[in-house]
Amino acid sequence: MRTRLCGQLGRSDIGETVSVAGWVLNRRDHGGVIFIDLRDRSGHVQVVADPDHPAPFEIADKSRNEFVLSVTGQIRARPEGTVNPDLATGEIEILAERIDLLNRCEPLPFQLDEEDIGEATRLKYRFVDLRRPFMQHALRNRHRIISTLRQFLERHEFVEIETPVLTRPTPEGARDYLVPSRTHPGEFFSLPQSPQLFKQLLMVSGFERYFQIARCFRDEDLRADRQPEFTQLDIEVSFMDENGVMQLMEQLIRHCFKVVLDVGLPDPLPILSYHEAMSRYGIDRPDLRIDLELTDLTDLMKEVEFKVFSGPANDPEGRIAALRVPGGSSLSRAQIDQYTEFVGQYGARGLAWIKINDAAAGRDGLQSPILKFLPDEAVAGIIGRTRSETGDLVFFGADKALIVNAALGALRVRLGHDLDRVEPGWKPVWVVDFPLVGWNRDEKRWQALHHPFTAPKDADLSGKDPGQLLSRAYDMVLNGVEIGGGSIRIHQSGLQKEILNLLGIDDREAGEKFGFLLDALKYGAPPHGGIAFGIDRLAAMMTGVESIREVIAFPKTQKASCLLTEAPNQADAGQLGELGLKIKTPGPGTR
RNA sequence: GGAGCGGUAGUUCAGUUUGGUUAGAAUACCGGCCUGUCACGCCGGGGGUCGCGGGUUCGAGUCCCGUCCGCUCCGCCA
Repeated sequence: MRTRLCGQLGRSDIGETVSVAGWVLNRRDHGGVIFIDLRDRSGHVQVVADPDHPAPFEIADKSRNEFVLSVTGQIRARPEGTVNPDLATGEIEILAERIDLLNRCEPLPFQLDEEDIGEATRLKYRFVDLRRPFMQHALRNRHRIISTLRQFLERHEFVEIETPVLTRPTPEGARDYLVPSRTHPGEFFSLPQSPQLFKQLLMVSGFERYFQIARCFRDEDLRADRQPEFTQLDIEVSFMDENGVMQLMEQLIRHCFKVVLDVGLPDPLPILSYHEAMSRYGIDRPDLRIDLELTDLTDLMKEVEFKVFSGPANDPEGRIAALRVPGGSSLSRAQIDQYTEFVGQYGARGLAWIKINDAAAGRDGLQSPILKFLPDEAVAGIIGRTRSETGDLVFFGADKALIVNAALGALRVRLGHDLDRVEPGWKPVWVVDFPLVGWNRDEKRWQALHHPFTAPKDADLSGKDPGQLLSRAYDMVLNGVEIGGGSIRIHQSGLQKEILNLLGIDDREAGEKFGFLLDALKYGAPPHGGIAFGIDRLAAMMTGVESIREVIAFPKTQKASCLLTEAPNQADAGQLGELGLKIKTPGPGTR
């Protein structure tokens, strides 16, 4: 007699005596006969305790679900008329000869077949939640994705190497999670935001192709696509330029989509410059499934009397852009008001619009609260450049470019969804030619846009405006989500110092914080570069869910706590003492 | 730090707009009936600090203030 999986039983097993184990999915007593649907990881099968047989077992508790049983019995065909066509095992059943109750089950906190359980309840009882078929699928799918990526990399001679989790604080970047050191009172480790520096050191060490499925930590506020700890596929290679890295990495992702979803992504992936992305989509991670685009009007509005437009048009940091919405003239005033409120979230102080009721009728065919402020040339320019036609609506953003891009970029995506203009399928794109640095207004200094180890396109920095420098960075964007980002790194100690200086880190501070990196670069560092993919985001997209929490077994809430384990919690005085710590502001539970 | 939505049986929700009898439904749970069920069916039963605290009122699930928790977004996230 063999122990078998429920879902793999079939007609060919009829007559055999088998043993299966699993959970009771449902139990029905029908006048003496007991029917039990038994489930394991492979599927489920019906077990029958027949009244003609001497009762071989007793289950005192009649509760419906999730008892853990082991069943031994003979497979037989179902009686005529009772075959269940919805089930792979619907033609057969197990006539129980022996049933052992391996464990009982309290009534579940919620029903496994219920669709919309509140997330707080699901997280508190995550061990039950994960039994639901969808969550089983989500986590098994995640495994499959990771496994596929790993296999590809191994085939391409990558080596998986672990790097420390207890490490040094990261410069710039996000807030670090700190871990107090017992052996060095008053000193702290921090958890890595990424293995960035270690993988660069591994390049110096001669591991020319490295990867790691790495847990990363950032102590910042959470979102649907952001958890304080998350998983990256971290990759670094030596002797490859950006073209080489991008080519290999898109192969990797194409392979993954082919194997896991049987989807063919374009070969090669399209490439978009940062500048073009911002100009056409207002964002550096455009969702190309949506065909709406921004049109720049800044130069057209320099002379108009309308200050709302002429102000930003003459501001070097200003931008005026239009978003043409085909068929948008049917939007109601109330809808437009909603969109105005929506762009307000992004700092826009208003949302001007023109409805094109009759494109052939010139001014008279237009309807807009701002029409009277605009001269004929400007109006003609708007219609011409946006290629607007009768029935369209054009939205305008006029402000600092930062605000216009954020507002119209977000509005574009919102309209795409509201007006059902999102093409189904997958639209990946590389975004390249990012600025190397951006000006931090608050701290009045240049700040790395990617990270301080990213190579500039032009290694000669002398006499150049830092704001005009481009980097050798690349982001892989899929349907408006940044799924991976990387760059060619600086491999010369001198250039690395120069860049750190540019970022306001002098040689002394650089030595203190990254002496080890600057040192390493001196000992024969090869040219190298890499990328990191967000596994959680990738898995969420490939599973078709909005939140990465759905593809993480035990995620944290928006307040970064775990409802299941109730972490974080307080440390007792003894522990704190050992660490040389004293709590200044007691939490709510310490009173 | 800010904006919005939500919190009522174990669970999913109705009731809140307009304050008024003992806070309902479905499902789950418990008991009974049913000889082929498979979302079984039928009969009966138990189950509530309406998130928490304060206020207004003769009277608060409902109105006001505060607070906690969950979700979405802005800021933040090299």
